[in-house]
Amino acid sequence: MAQPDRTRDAERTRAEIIQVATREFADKGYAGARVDEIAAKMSTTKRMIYYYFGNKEQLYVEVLEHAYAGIRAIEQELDVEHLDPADAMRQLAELTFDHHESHPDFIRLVSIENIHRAEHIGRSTVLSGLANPALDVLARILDRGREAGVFRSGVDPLDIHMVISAFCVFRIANRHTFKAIFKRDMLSPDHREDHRRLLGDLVLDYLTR
Amino acid sequence: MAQPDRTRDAERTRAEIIQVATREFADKGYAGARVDEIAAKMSTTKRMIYYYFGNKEQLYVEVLEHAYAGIRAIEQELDVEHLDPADAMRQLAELTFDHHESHPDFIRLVSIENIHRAEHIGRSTVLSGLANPALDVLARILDRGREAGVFRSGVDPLDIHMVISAFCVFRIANRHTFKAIFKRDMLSPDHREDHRRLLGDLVLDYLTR
DNA sequence: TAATTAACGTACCAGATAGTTAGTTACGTT
DNA sequence: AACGTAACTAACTATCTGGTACGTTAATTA
Repeated sequence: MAQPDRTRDAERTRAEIIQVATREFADKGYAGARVDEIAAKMSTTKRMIYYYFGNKEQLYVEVLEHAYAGIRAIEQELDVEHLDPADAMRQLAELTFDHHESHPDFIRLVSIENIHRAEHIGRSTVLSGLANPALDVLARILDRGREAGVFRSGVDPLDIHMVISAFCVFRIANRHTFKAIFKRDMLSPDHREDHRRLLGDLVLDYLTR
Repeated sequence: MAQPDRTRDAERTRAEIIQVATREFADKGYAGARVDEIAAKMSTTKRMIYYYFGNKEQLYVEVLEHAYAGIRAIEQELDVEHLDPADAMRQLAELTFDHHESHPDFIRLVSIENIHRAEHIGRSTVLSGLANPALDVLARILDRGREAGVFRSGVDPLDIHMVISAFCVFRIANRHTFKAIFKRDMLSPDHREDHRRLLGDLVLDYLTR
């Protein structure tokens, strides 16, 4: 794939390596990904991977960092302060729902990283302890709902985040074994709207009980 | 590790290979697992793996089949027909909660299999389409609850199974990245009882709305 | 008890794979 | 325009890894 005579551009080369490596790692896992395969899919050579990233593991860490940065950027835009608590909560849940559905590679990287017991995230100063901006928004919605007397009190924001994440991550991360065993594709359009509503109902029925 | 002069027992040898391989695959993933490493942890030799299983992939498939068989066996024992629908549903959810917590290797194998898009389950005649016995129990509880007028109607049993699985699987499968980012161990005793109750409340508040 | 076979062990190999050595070239600086 | 350095390439290697060739021994059977 490597083309001679191309202009030199460190940023572009780095970015291309990250992009190709993201697909490869998300596709095959850390151990299953092949450095040679990543190189073959780039317009530069394998040596450049080692030039910029040093080794396979560091490349993987930077792939993870890049993926998490993308998510954070989207969450930053969330603005539900103008909605009443119930609508705000539903919208937050649906944003997570939509986001995870449209970023399966990110979900796969997270699954892969959990197989490795998050050892790479732990080693990354950028990622470890990186707060989720959506969590502050969630806490604020819960406070407003409780003050308005519509939400139950004593609810931990992180627990609600966990419930929403669990549902949205499961749909994507476990869709293959789920389909193989139950013969239902959780991502088919037939179920998408039902699941989206189910998630919102689940969270709101709990909070407003 | 291989000991000379041991008695010959095909079943025992096969069982030991499956047992050691289960740990290795669950620990390192399919590509990360090493046949030599599995052999080193056995009381027999690598040759026996190929003698009984042919190749690494077939060994992995039989590890998966064995793991799923264990789960099925536990679910078979479920008997909640004597409980009222709400209690029955809560008990079913808590059984899944407890089960997944005490079988992390199974959850890891499922995650790993999803990274591989369930291609091995698909290839296994034993596993593909293997119905979950708990699903029939769940459908029966929903019917009884609806007939008694306490549960909402139009609820798909598989959707409820999905919600329960999502919550219980997430706690185990994603605990490492969750802890790295939010500094909370979902498996710590501090949260265990809260989460167990949260799951039951979540499902029942939804069904009884 | 001799023959047969299933169960097992030792030693090895070919290809794959992460990482490296040694150099070359574009490009901004002065 | 010459110089220094960052960006880049091609070819190579040490090691790892799934898999195998070949021989041996315990148990079963006739």
